[in-house]
Amino acid sequence: MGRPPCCENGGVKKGPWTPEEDLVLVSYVQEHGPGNWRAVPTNTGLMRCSKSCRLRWTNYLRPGIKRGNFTDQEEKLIVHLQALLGNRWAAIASYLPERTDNDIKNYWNTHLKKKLGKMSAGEGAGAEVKSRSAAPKGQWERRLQTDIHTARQALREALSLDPSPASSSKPQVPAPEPAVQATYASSAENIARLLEGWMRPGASNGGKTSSGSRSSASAVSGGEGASASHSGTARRPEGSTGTSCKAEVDGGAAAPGPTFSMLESWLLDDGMGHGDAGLMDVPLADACEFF
DNA sequence: AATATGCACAACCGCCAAAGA
DNA sequence: TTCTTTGGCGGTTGTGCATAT
Repeated sequence: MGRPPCCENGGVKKGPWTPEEDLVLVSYVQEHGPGNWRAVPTNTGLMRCSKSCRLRWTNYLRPGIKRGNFTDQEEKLIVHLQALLGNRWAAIASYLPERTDNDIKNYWNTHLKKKLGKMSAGEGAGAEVKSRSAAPKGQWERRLQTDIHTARQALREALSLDPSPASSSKPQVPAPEPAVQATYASSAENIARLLEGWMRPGASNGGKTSSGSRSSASAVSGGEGASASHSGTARRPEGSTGTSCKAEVDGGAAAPGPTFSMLESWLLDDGMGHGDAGLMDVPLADACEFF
């Protein structure tokens, strides 16, 4: 048989999702919870393959997603996590609970790659990072061991660069409110309302971060507590570090605050008695405890 | 004002690995 | 133990928007 006939049936719709489809999907997930994506098209009548439904949910509709501008702090974190982990976007995203791996990946490919490219033209650091990401999969772990010290130093430097609150460092650009999105927003508001009702019971930090720079997207991101979505997979051996850590992060209500501070404290803590060697000796799996 | 170009983002595709039968 | 099914990840592409010419 081989691959399942996920997307091979004719009649499977492709392309951008409509607000109506979003509503259907959100309503379904609201009722049944995320998961069992296979059943979603069947039960909802959506002419989308299960994969597409899952992707739409995790990358766009899932509550707690922060969209719009990346803060300086987030940017630096991504840069250095990328240096540490390579292109393990899911693992990187696990340290930025409000961002999706797709978002981070896009941001990297469109912004940061270029930025680092420019930097590498001037100095060696960027090139170093570049060479890291370009290396084959199998080598990353060894590379990580050897480069972790460098990365830590770089991150410490980066994080100490702007002591000012990173979130405020970037002016929150007023949403341009394009006409096209306005039509979507009205529907997205409905979705947001649905999500609000869903998240409220038991949601401790809902609406924490909806900075709302974008009409459609921000309207959808209602609260946090999306622990169900990023259902951790401890599959890829090389990516398992971040993913398994994520489970613990999620366990803590996916609170970015503690995650950040602990990460920073680790990264910035050169005065630790065990120092760098201590971390180096720590198996990757155990390194999770730092977060 | 019209056209060309570049950019940003959403979505798709192919592969891999875990889970279940 | 093997095969099938499902979910997840990373890379890539397509499309719409913004800016430059």
